[in-house]
This record gives sequence, structure tokens and C-alpha cells, in this order.
Amino acid sequence: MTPRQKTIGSKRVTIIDVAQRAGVDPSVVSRVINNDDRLRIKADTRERVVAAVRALDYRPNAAARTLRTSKVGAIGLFIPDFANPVYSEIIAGAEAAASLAGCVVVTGTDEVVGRSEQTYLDLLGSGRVDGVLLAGGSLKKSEQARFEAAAMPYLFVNRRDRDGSRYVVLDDNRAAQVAVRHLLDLGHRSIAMIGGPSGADTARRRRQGYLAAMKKSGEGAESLLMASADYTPSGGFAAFNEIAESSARPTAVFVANFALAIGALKAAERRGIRIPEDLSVVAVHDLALAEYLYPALTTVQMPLRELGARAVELLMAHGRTDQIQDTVREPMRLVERESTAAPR
Amino acid sequence: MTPRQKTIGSKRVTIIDVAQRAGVDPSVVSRVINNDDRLRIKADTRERVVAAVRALDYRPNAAARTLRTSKVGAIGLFIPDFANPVYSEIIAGAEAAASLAGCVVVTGTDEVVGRSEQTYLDLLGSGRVDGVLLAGGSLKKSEQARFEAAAMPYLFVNRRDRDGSRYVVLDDNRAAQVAVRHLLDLGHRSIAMIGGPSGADTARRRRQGYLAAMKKSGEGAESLLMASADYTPSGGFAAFNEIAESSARPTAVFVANFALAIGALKAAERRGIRIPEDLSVVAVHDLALAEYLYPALTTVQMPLRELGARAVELLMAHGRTDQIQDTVREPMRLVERESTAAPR
DNA sequence: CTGAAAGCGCTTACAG
DNA sequence: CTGAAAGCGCTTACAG
Repeated sequence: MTPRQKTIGSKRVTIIDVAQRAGVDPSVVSRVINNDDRLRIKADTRERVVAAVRALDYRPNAAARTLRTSKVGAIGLFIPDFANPVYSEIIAGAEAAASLAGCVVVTGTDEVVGRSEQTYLDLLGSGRVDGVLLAGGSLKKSEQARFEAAAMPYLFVNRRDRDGSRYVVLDDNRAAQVAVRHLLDLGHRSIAMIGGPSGADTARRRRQGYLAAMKKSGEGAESLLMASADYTPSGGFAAFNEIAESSARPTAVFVANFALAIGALKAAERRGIRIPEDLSVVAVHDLALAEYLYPALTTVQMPLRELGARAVELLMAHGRTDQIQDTVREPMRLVERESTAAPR
Repeated sequence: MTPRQKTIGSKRVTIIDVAQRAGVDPSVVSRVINNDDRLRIKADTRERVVAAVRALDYRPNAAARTLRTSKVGAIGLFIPDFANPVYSEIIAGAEAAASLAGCVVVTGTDEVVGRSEQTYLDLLGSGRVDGVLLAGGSLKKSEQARFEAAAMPYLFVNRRDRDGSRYVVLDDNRAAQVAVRHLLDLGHRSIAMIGGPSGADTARRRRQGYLAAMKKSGEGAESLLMASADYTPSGGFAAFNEIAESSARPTAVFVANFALAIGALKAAERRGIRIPEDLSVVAVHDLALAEYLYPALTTVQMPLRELGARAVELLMAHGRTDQIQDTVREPMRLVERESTAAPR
């Protein structure tokens, strides 16, 4: 009659319970569960073990297993903002891949890191994850140093790190070229670009793609027009106004990011610029919302889910000191909607 | 020269290392770290311990601590979809509250649950979390039964469970009344509603709020017009068309959810119905995107972050068998933008 | 083919 | 005021 006595049928089943029911040693149960191939065991003994596991609904205690093996079975994923649908896709891909490997994803925002004294990094540093995925740009250099010092495997996602030794990115250059080529094919010659912040690695590569496509088209540098802003609607709003007020009068705009495009479309509407009649707009990232914007937005679809999945796979497959440099290229395609048309 | 010898300065610091450096027993280190108030200790001994912890950058191993105490310091959060910005807000609030309590949030989607044979529930059932928050509606009854059977504390968020014993919700009824009152104050009398799916608890309460506000206004039942759909843009698109094609000719529509409103605005644009000139629209949930829709959407702001935070607090504060029935009411306010105006 | 034993890194009642 | 010991639930090299 101890006060904390467990209810009969309670789920606090341990490997000992399973072993007793099967009439074997706990070590045998462990080896059966973990598919130890060095284990020679009679078929009916194995069956008794399996039956006992099932009958008791036994699941190994994660803490005990982790303590013994130093493997957690969890991966940390840092993003700047849960509200950004680009990251939603990456998370979904990461979760799917982790789940297939029997792993769990622990997602956290940089925002939280700044907010509490005992930071997320401390929580993770206590051995709660096997490694971390760093998606997005606001991680401080000191924090990267701490991952190194703590021997914590990490991988930059959709962004290259300072020394460029551990990252997986998308083919941003090609995405920009696909978008600009679409505008060129429609007959546009004067094509402006709204790009991301100068610090963002993706912004730089999309800019290179824009320049390469324009160069191939034979347009001179004088027809180039670029504005840049943070990857936010308000940034896109301001950048669009900058372009609209220039003397260049482009007939099309390539927008390097979905959030920027949301702001750009709003700015166009405010100024009475009709899209696509007065100006064509194409943006990078095909999110569900694209179809519901005004007008429905032509986009380049990027493999965001695949990026998230690949990131998990790479992190799990490589040692802590290995170089990881990978680019996810497929699938990428143009999704034509109503924001692009031939120039008038 | 063992092959796995740790690098000098490596972070695999244990409580033993700290104890040796401070010249005390490991148990003393433990008690200092955990602020054991039954501990009488000389000030300078304590200082030696604290100094050693800092010097070695010691962080207790989470697995060992969990194994010993049966406390994980992690909470699971299930949502239907990362792309839904309503859940982004809830997640942000939950993370902030958990972080303050030194806890971690493990976020997962129902989608993943269905996809792999070793489900998320199994992963969590192995003792990876202290409890789970169930936000959104697609959890199967059998899964709820498993939480009960596994003695896993759970809490429904933004939705009441079958027996209504463990939940925290928003004041959906009042949100609907605030929205409808705004329309009434503008002079509208024929006000339609686009509601959520019949299975959704929030949908039912917003509908009650709509009916209550209309009744107070003195309008008879004949002026009521309702359509309902899943909480998605495509649902809102279809429901809007249904209302537009009815003979009732309302001058305003109350839309019960942000995603529905996105589709409703698109449908209006397709039909050439001008908002707010021909029809006013107000929706529940004030998300960043509202300002960038066409036209900028008038909304009722709901305390989503507060809901996420409260959910974490309630789950941590209550026992597994306690009743938890709570409503987060503040802050709630009308955010007027461009989609509502007086009827013409 | 299967079992006994050690140990992962903590915490906590108990001893002194 | 501080230390010694047991034990949480596993896994794995070793023994037989």
C-alpha cells in the first residue's frame, strides 16, 4: 500500500517486466528489440519476447537508452520565425525525414533564444539533441562557436556558414534564371529586381542569377534596376515604391522572395499600377497563398520540403567534423498565374 | 591512448569533474545546482562549487536527470499544419512560456503521425515529453485513449475534448459578437456568416456569438444567412459564392476564420463584388497578412500567443487527472482596416 | 544459444 | 555542514 503504487495495467512497463513474462534475461529482450545481428536465438524464444513486448505494449525508456548509448534520437531545428511559410515547408520536410529514422524534431526560434536567460542553446547543450539544423540568418557568431566548442554537430540550411564547410542550400541562381527567362520569353526587356538583404546568402545568389539571365539576353547593364530590402512584406512595399519612382520604367519585376512579393503587390495596388497590364511580377517560392493574392502570383516553385528532409539526412549521415556542401536542385518549376503577361 | 579519448577542453563535463575541481562530493554539487533549500552549506564551499560549474561550463546531462527524476522538461505540441499562421502564434506563445520554465517544446504534426509506422505518439510514449498539447482537431479518438492509457498528461488547446474535462479555449463567442457589433454599428442589418466546419468546436461557438449578436440587434431569423466550410481559403471561396448567389443580398459578411477570409476576398474579386462598397467583410484573427490582403482586412484580434503560453502553464501546473477548463479572454480587440464601411 | 555484470550521469534519503 | 550509497532503465562486451 505504498502511496505511489502504480495502477494495475499502468504503462510503466520496463524491460524487466518483458523479460519476466518471456522467461528470458533482460539483455536478450534488448538484443531482440534492437535487431542485434550478432544474436543467435531460437525462433520460439524470439517469438516469446516479441509476444511479451506486444502484450505489455512495451516501449523502451528514451532517457535510459540515451544515457547508455549517448544517442538521443532528436534533432534541433532553429528558425527565425514560425509565421514565415517558407520555414513551414522546411519543417514539414524535416519532420517527415526524421520520423522515418525514428527521430523527433525539436523546433525553436531565435526569438526565444534572446528572451530567456537560460537559452535554448543551453537546453540543447544539456544533451537533448544529437545535432542542430540552423535555418535562417540571425544566429550570432558566438553561438556558432559554442556549437563547435560543445562538439555539437550542426548544419546550416538554406544558407552558407562563414567558413562554408557545413551547409545545404537550394539552387537559388537557377531559380532566378527561370523567373527572368519567363519574363524574357514573354517579350520583356526592361526587367527590374527586388532583392533580399545584402547579408543574406540566398539574396546574393538570386541576384547573380538575375544578372546572368539578363546578360545572356543581351541587355546592357543600363537596363538593370535593382532595389533590395528585408524578406518582409513591408520591405517589398518600400522596394516596389523605389522602383516605381525611378525613371527606368521597367515592364516587369523579378521579386526574390514571397514575402517581398506580398508587399510589392500591395504597393502596386496603392499606386494604381495594374498587374500584369502595366507591369509583370514573378517571385521565388510557390506557397499555397500565391493563388489567393491579388492578382494570383506567378512563382518559381522551390524544393523546400526536400531541403528540410535532405538536411536531416545529411546531419544524421555525417560525422561532426565532416564537410557537408550540398545543393538540392529538384523539383523546380515555373508556376504561371495571373501576374505575368506580355508587355503592351 | 584509447581511440575515443576526448579532446582536452571537450565539453563532456560531468558532475564528477565539477565535484573534483571544487573539492566536494558530487551530491553537494547536485544540491547547489538544484537550489535544494534543505541544504546547509558554508558560503565559501558554495562559491567554490559555483566557480567550478562556471569554469567548466558544466550543464547537467538531461538524460541522466530524467532517468533519475522521471521529469523530462519537455512538452509535446501537436498541430495539424505548420503553414497555418494561427498555429504559428500559438507555438510562439508556448515556446516563450516553456522557455521561462526551462522547458523545451517538441512540435509535431498529425500529418507525420499518419505517415510513418512508428508514429510520433510512439516516440513520445517512450518518455520524451512530460505531457502533450493537442491543438487542432484531427486527433483520433483512439489516440486520446492511448494518452489516457499511457498516463500521459494532455490538454486540448483551442478546442474542447469529448468529455470536456481538459481544455483551454478562447472566447470565441465574444469575438463573433465584437465583429457583428462592429457591422451593426456601421448600420448593417442584413449580415451573413461564413462559418467553420460543423465538427469544429470554435466554429460552433462563433456561430452562437453571431446568433446572439443578431438577436440582440432585433433582426428576425429571416435575415440570417449562413454558409460553412473547412477553415481553408478554398472553403471560404466556395462559401462566399454560395452566399453571393443566394437571394438574401446581405450588405455584410462575418467570416469566422482568417483562412476562410482569404478565399472569400478572392471570390469577391472574381465576381466583381467591390469590398467594402458593395459588401463589408470582417474576420476573426488578426494576423500580419491582414494588412496586405486586397482590400486590407478588418479583423478581431484574438490572444493566440497568450493561449499558447497559458496552455503550457496549465499543463505544467496540474496533475494528470485534474480537470482543466479555462478560457483566455484578453486581449481581444477590433482592428479596423479597409474591408468594412457603412452600407450604401 | 542465453545470462550476469558493469556502468552511462545524475538525485536523494540517510548517515554522521 | 558534507559524504557514501543506491538506483533510475537501459545496452553491450564478456562468459559459458
